[in-house]
Amino acid sequence: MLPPMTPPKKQAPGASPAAVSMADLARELGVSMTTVSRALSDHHSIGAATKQRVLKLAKKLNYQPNHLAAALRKGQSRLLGVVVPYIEGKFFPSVIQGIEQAASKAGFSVIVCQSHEDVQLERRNVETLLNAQVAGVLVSVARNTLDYHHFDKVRSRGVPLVFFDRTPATELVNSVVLNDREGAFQVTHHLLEQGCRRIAHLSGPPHLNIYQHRRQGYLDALAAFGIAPDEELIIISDMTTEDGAHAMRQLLTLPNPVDAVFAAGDSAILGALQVLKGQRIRVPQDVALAGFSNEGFTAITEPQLTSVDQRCEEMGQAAVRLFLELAVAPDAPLTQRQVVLQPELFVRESSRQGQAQGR
Amino acid sequence: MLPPMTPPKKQAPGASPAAVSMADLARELGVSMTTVSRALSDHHSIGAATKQRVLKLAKKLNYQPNHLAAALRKGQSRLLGVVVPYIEGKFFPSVIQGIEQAASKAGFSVIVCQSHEDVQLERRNVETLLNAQVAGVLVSVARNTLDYHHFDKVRSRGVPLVFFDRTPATELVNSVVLNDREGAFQVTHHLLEQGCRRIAHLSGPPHLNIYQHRRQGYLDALAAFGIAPDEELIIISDMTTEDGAHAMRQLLTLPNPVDAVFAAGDSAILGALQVLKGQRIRVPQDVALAGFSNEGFTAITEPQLTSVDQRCEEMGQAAVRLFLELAVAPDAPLTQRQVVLQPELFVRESSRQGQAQGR
DNA sequence: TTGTACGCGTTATCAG
DNA sequence: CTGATAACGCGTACAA
Repeated sequence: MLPPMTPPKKQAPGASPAAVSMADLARELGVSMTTVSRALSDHHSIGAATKQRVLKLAKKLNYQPNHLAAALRKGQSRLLGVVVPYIEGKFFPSVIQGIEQAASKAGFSVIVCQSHEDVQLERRNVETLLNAQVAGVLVSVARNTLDYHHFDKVRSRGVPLVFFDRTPATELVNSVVLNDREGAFQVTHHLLEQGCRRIAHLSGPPHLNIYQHRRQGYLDALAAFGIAPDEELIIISDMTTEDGAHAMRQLLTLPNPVDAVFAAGDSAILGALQVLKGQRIRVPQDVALAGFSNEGFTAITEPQLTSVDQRCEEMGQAAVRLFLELAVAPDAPLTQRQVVLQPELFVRESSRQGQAQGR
Repeated sequence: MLPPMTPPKKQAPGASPAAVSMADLARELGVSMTTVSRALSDHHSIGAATKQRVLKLAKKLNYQPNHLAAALRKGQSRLLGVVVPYIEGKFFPSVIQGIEQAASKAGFSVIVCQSHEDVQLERRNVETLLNAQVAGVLVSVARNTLDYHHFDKVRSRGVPLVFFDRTPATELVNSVVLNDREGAFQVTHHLLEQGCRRIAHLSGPPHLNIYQHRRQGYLDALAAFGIAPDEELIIISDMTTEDGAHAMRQLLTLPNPVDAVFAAGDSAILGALQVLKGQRIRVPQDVALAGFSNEGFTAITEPQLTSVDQRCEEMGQAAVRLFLELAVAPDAPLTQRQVVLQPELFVRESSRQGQAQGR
């Protein structure tokens, strides 16, 4: 009595017609799955001839490896999870661009999640990524993230965790950051060189490292010129365009007027610019302006806005490199590694006083 | 002598400490894995009491389902793959925002890939997504995509495929698009109403549906005013800012000058604006301008730029809805469904002629 | 160099 | 209502 012969090929109900698996190749060639596996993964114990046969048939049948199965088997996928606050503007897209580039070079794909500046969502994003068995997690934290316990799970699962740009100040973490203090120093120093002496500073949520450091750089530069800081001139907000406008209006009510404003973000300085123009106050002659991030629109406004470039692509690439280093050595539990990138000042019209007033 | 107590838990070498699985729950409760599975997936054949016991322990041990295993078993994940040309600017981030919103509401996570306007990369992105066993693929094609064979695999695997914004004109596909023709008609009609009679049009790669339709809308409006189109006034490029500037310079050399320019994209109209301002040509008095996409910077330039809003979030949401419909009925092989969204014209300073010249 | 056998965590099928 | 068992596709000790 002959065996049924036909049934071995099973079809998922109503789905995926024809997904060629290693077993198919093995059967077709009359070899074992092990051999096929080795041929495809370029293992050493494999005859050159059989290897070629396997690869050829794989190409012919258009074999596609099922990464899910491999990930399940190894407990590790070739996916890299990224969590950012948002993807509007120039900064995060550019960082992601750098991440994708470096990741794909190393054979990883990238999942991007947005927290929309919300810890709740950030927490869920992290869960999602862990459930997807990502090989690593790259994070720039949300504005209102104060508690970092949701990242403990990542580490406790042995998944490399790298923060970039916005990092927990209080925790021992691996991170890639810009030298925000230096950038803020440079831009403030530049304003001082232009003759400005009463410089306001628009800062963001104080618990975020980036705003702390930018503020410190601002203070450093003032100190370098022997100028005592005036708390009245430091205004804290969420740094939206509207916040910047509001802050500017507030500054204009001061009896002793400011001659420059340095905002820790470009959106805020844009808001300030709009208020000044609405009141026919000249920029930079009456008030010089400078921002931070070198957003695309800084070259569009009139006058164009001076700003600090954050080396976005480099930051993404560095984050991936750091991840790769951690991935090969998952032993050291608290290797606090920190990569610091140097900012670049872009001087534009909004802060150039012309030689008449120079210095 | 006390027993070792420890060993039953097996540890992957140097990785994932403690990932509690269904088997653990089953052993702990003295029931079968099947029961646990049913309790967790809210199956009908399950006693209310046991169900509660399982759920309680699951919470207590912080059980996290391994989606990979489920996806492998079912041949379907809860991941949605998205391929876009790029994520800079406002449009695609906003669409993605809409996608994420609708997807997460339906219990799906989203993977975003960029093709960087390159078919090669687009092809690889699609492969990556299929290998990740995504439940669906949402695509806006690259500028130089003329051949669509790489999408055949998606359909042949029974994975729902939805195009949005940029869709193959020649193929039978499911898609969500803006009524580009209507949008272009509205904006051109508006320029005509303002008194403009010699209106140039900056268009993009002709094989892309969006540019075809915008151009057609432009022609429709001219026809409605009884104006014969002038081929000399239609300039085709890749629609970058530089392209727009170049086109504007070219238009300025014409013996018979234009009194308006409508570009099928905001970057191009920005370039045109910069050239005009460089030459002290007044906007809108001498030349009126209008763009398409309602990018963020259109409200920043001086004068602010008239543009057509593309309903980005709605587009993303509609794409997900369409995907969900296809997902429940994977039978109909060529259900060409098309969702068309209505654009919205934002009239700003660059096209407002003031009542003096009106009409 | 090649093959055998097992397990990763889940779900579907069938039998009790 | 519950349980045993067999897959899903791949990698890897171990044996041959």
